Amino acid sequence: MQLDEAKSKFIEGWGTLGSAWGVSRTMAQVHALLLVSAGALSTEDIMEQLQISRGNANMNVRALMDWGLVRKELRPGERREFFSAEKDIHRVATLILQERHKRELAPIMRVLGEIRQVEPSPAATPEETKAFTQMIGNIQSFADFADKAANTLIKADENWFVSTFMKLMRSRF
Amino acid sequence: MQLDEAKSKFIEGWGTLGSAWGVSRTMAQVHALLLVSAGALSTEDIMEQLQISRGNANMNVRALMDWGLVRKELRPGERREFFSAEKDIHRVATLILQERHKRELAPIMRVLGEIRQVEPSPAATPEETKAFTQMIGNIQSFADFADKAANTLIKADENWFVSTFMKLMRSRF
DNA sequence: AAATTCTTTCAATTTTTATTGAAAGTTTAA
DNA sequence: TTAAACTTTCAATAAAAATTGAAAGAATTT
Repeated sequence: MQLDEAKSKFIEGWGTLGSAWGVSRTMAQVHALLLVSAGALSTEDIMEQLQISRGNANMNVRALMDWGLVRKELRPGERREFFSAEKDIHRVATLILQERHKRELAPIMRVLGEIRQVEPSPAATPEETKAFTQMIGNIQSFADFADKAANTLIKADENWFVSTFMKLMRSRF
Repeated sequence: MQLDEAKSKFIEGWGTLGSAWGVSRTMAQVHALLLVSAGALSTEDIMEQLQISRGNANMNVRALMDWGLVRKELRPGERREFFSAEKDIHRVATLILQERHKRELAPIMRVLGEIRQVEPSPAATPEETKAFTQMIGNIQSFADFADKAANTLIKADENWFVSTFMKLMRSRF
């Protein structure tokens, strides 16, 4: 397989993965394109390579910058902007985790906290109310656990990367 | 807050969470409804409570059964089917993890494996090819790590549940 | 200050995804 | 075997999400 074909397949696959996880296909594809491009790309480059409009390219690049996954790169003597992706996969994962926590986990946790305050009322038996409170409590506990676990792991993975890097360095110098 | 209102808020919140993570809003809502319902519900119950059509209710209940999150419950002397959700949150998480692994992680891993076989070619510099291979390799490593970590954690959480349960038992008997 | 080059916005449009509802299918009962 | 009660399917429709492209906005140069 040639490099170009491999890149295309990656872009396609990353786009499919994204849309299965609630990220728009094009946003994931722009991300993928920047991940596998050697240098930074201009809006024109992105438009051409993904066959999308200027507006679309611009919107998705900005969204990726909001996530912290893409950076603007200015070149001296060049008027237009270039974009490059964070290439350190560990940082990519950390950024995605942070953003999804903020956007999706935090809101549902707030709701869970609120509805757990349900009051006993004549319209429901105490058993029903108790079962509900217990269910919500379990979800809260699990979410807490998963959240802490994810953060711990990201740190563990960081250490793993660092130690691998250190070993490599030691063996070379 | 009354129980009914709390349930509605949960259903709404769960639906929103689902759609942010690539699960259709209605499927997540049906799941939420069954999670907070004391007994099993019929298709009619689901239609009425979520204000959706018969076809829609049926499709989503079947999808939830495919995920292993909902079970059919037959009552002696009753012709129609009732549905109830798996209530153990730990099992819920395990099932979702398994299913998403199978549906979304496995395919992208296959693609990554394929495109890593990229051959050196005159159309690309060796540096470009190397950078690409390295990027893909890093993604593979990270995905492997995350996958194993998630499975380890699910087991760790199981132990945590078990040990909490054991403590509770010990303190009572 | 006018022209040039590039970026951003957003109403209109297209595409994708979800939903409906009626017909066909299935199972049990009469 | 027919009817009744329920489930499933799927073409048509509706709703939601993404995309376009042209116009407006900025920044820089002449």
